[in-house]
Amino acid sequence: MLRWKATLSSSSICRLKRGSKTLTTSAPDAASIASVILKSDSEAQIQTLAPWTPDLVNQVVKRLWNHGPKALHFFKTLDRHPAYAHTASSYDHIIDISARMRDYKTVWALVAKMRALRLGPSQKTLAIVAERYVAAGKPDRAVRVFMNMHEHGVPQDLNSFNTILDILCKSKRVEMAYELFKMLRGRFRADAVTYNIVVNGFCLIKRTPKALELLKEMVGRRLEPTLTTYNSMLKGFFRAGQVEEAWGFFLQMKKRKCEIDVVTYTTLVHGFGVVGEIKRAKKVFYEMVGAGVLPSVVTYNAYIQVLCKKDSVEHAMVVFEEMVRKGYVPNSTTYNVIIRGFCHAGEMERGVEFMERMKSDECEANVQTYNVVIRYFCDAGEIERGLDVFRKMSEGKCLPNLDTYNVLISAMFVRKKPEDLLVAGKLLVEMVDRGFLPRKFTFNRVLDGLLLTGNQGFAKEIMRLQSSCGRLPRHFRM
DNA sequence: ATAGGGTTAG
Repeated sequence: MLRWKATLSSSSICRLKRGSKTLTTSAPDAASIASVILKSDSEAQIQTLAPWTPDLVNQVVKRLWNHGPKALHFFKTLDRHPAYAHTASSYDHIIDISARMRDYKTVWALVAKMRALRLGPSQKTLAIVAERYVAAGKPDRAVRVFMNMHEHGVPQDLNSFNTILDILCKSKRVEMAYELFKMLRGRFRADAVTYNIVVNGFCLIKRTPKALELLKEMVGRRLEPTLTTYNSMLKGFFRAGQVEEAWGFFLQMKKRKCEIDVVTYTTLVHGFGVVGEIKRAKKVFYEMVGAGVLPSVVTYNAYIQVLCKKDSVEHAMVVFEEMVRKGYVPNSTTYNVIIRGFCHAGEMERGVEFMERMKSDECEANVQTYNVVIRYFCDAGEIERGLDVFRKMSEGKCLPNLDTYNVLISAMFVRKKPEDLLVAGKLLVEMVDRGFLPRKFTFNRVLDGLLLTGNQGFAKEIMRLQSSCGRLPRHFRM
């Protein structure tokens, strides 16, 4: 018990200095605990590391999100704890992680165990599994999970129907969602939410005419379209490049006395901005207040982002300062958008500076922050600086994700240095170790590089690694 | 975890 106090106190004090929001994370700091777990395999040490509570366990699991095998090891270790018992939500998290690693044997073993313990599975649990199947390119298996829900003791109803449709739509499997929708809308009594999900799906794949058709069908079935329906359509027009249609649709919304909200305005600001219509974006941004709708942090983020992309980061900074002056609290997206703006303008130093400013604020640099800076350093040919930031990441208790590894591995090919290929190989080993599945392309590129630079031995090792990736599961069994 | 707005990258 003394152990966690000794290891954790210094970092806790650091976080207290600015005194405000981080305080919600109480004494046993999940970040510090996670970093101890990353270094330790000792069952006894993990079990006695903290006074475990469901909330703390979930926080630690989240910190280990990008190191699946460690997360599983942690879960399994606590499962053997004499006094602690996992909750349904930690099962959901660990099932999510296992499914992301495509370790379906473990996934279903955990689902079975959950059921044996009468902790679930819930509709949410199965939604997680279905979503991961779709993400892994297996939408048919996702649909099967939905169709067989009752076999897991989970009721199949309108909620779960809407959820599976949404999962399919969000992954752009809109056609499949639509087939399922047509087949089962009668049985489940499709409601306005069901229609909104499918309308939004067709908007996501830029099929606005089909989305409009469904909107009309909705009215025909006496289901009143909601503001959500209209906002989805509006976004869809922008996405499809139909800027004037979007504006016309907005005018119709106003004319029909629709209660236009902050989401509507944010969609307009962002939509005009991304096509370079900064004047119109600005006009909307400053007119919304007159219309009685206050911008949110998200609205500011959208506006700042489009200024960075289509105007200048200097103007974006003016808006950022205005936002702070008005009492808005920038979040990590705000910072990331600004940092990207500086990097994109070639002002890497100011980007890095802003990263520090973010840390001293209530925001911590997250994996996206690091990815942006690493990417731009590498793009600028400053490979060493990119690697430096990567190293800093591990000190900063932020685990790299798939993007981080992909960006860095690609960067290892630009200087044509044999040493870089060794680094690429090491990164590849590390990413597999952490539960990420590299693309075939990545394996081949690294293999070619190693063979060309005379590293036959290492190349062989990588080949063995690649074949072991095909034989999942490899990390864990209950 | 039943629906809509803001983060990579051309």
